[in-house]
Amino acid sequence: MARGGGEWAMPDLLQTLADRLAAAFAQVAPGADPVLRRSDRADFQANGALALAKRLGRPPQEVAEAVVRGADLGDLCERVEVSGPGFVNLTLAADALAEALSTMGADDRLGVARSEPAERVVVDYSAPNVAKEMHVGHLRSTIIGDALVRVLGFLGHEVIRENHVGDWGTPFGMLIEHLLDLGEAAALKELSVGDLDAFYREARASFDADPAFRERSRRRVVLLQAKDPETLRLWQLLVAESVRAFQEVYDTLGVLLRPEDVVGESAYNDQLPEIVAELEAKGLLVEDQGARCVFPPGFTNREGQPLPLIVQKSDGGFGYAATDLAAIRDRVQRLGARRLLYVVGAPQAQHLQMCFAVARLAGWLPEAVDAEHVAFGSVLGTDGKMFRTRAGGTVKLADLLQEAVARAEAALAERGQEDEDPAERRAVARQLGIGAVKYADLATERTRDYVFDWNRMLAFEGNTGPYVQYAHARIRSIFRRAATEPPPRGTRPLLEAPEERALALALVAFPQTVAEVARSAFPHRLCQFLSELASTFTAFYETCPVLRAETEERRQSRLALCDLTARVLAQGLDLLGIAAPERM
RNA sequence: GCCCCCGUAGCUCAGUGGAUAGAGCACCGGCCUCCGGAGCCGGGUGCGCAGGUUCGAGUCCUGCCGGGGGCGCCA
Repeated sequence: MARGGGEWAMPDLLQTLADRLAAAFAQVAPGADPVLRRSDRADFQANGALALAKRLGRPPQEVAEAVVRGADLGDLCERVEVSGPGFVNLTLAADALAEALSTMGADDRLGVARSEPAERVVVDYSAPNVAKEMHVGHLRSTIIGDALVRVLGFLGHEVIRENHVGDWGTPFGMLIEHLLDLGEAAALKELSVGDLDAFYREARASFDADPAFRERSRRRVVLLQAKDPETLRLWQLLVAESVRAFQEVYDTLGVLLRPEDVVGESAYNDQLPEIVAELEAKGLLVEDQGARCVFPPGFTNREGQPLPLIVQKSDGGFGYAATDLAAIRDRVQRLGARRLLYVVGAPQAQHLQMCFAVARLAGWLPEAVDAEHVAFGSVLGTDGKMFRTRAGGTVKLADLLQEAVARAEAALAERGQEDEDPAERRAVARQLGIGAVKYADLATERTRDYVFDWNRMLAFEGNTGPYVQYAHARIRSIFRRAATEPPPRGTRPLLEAPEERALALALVAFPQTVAEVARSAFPHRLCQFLSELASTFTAFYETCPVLRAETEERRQSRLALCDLTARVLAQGLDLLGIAAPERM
């Protein structure tokens, strides 16, 4: 039964298609999955009939035909046909595509619906260590976490950013003593110039070389844990100076993290005894070699013995597992989170899985709350080994970002126009260089290791930030050149040329792509979408004259397509935390 | 020794159990009185190996091989 065309709001054409197919399959067998996929034979194909046929004991083609007969697709598809062993091939109607683009264009959200219901999501990311430089490992966590925060926020979820910085533990004894040795003023000066690692190394050197220093450091740790006011004050100096340094990097990077998002490990100190007590009360705690542990089922060590999560060390101190458990409890109970995302490197997989398991056992992590390890791989150099400086040291994030901007500026200078304003070039270089670094990180499937390669990430070709930014800037230049505003939002385009139709098909996938990124926590799918949209656009622009279109109607239609594409590119980049310059 | 992740084209990477596995780079060849050539169009190579599950496997399972990581009191 086809509905009449044009009356309904269809902000997300592909969702509508999926819903209609689900209904058609449900008529044949309740709950049957249409298995809707992109197709190279048509626009889409529904493969669900094959699995269903098996279940029903009927021939697949017959099932597929039954689905097609019962499907309400008349207004969406111009062709629906059963093919091969029982595939349902779907070709969208040009009218439906044009209507969808019109609805998308009229919508400030470009067809992306707010998630219903909205969820409270805690995203744990970045997590650098006080008195240490941020390095490439923090880069991945920070960039991926920021993109997820933006995507979830755009979908209407209530996102709580948590920067779980390492601000506690035995090293602080030696750091504080080193601070005292230098004198507060001199120490703060050294820290403020940004060389946190040098400070740490010096402290470490004293610790290793001088037994007296070692002893002072130990006593200082005890004082710190006992909340001695003067010791806390000195510790706070270190924390504040580090948070300030982190914020400089975050600002350069253009991520949403703020000092108030810092919830350091120390924030849970007061709760750690309760954590142990609750575990004890629930009978989960086992004392083993003096340490108090929980042995979650399913985890074994090298001898095949149960693997402990050490909550309290034999010396009475709390392990980081205790802190992580306290954080889970806090996020669920106090913050009311429905979903917890941990943007943490893959090596910590087992630790996190054990924490989740223990939190489930203890009742701190109810079934209704999802805890997900958003794992990512290492950053490698072009030699395939861990990314390091030529001297073999870790690469400071601040230096890396500076180099990105410098390289981008050089690339712009090489090809830039004469009339360029140096200040603007500088600004664009920042957007380009930082964008390139972020995009390169986000564009590969995050669980893989990824190769950090300046030349590749700054190339204006392929799945890169500059390529997507360039496509956007090029579109914006059309309107500058024409000295015209884009047509009214919601202008319904004509889809005549195959390239126009291909562009339309690319555009309508935006809402589903964003939803998929939020669900899977895989930002690379948005990168994939954007680079494909950009290349589909350039093919369109190559073939279809816009400003010199044959008729005014066609010109307006194509300008509307250009505008919608530019808006989707800019919105998509924004969701990745990447700027979309007007010109470059 | 056990556990986890990864292995797709020469290189960098996509690929939610579906039909003939896709991009970009590099290489070759076209398209320029070109709305931004930083472009477009075309050209060929590949799922580490061996089994298994399935109507159907790059995808799921098992075992190998290769790379990386983890494996009690660091965080």
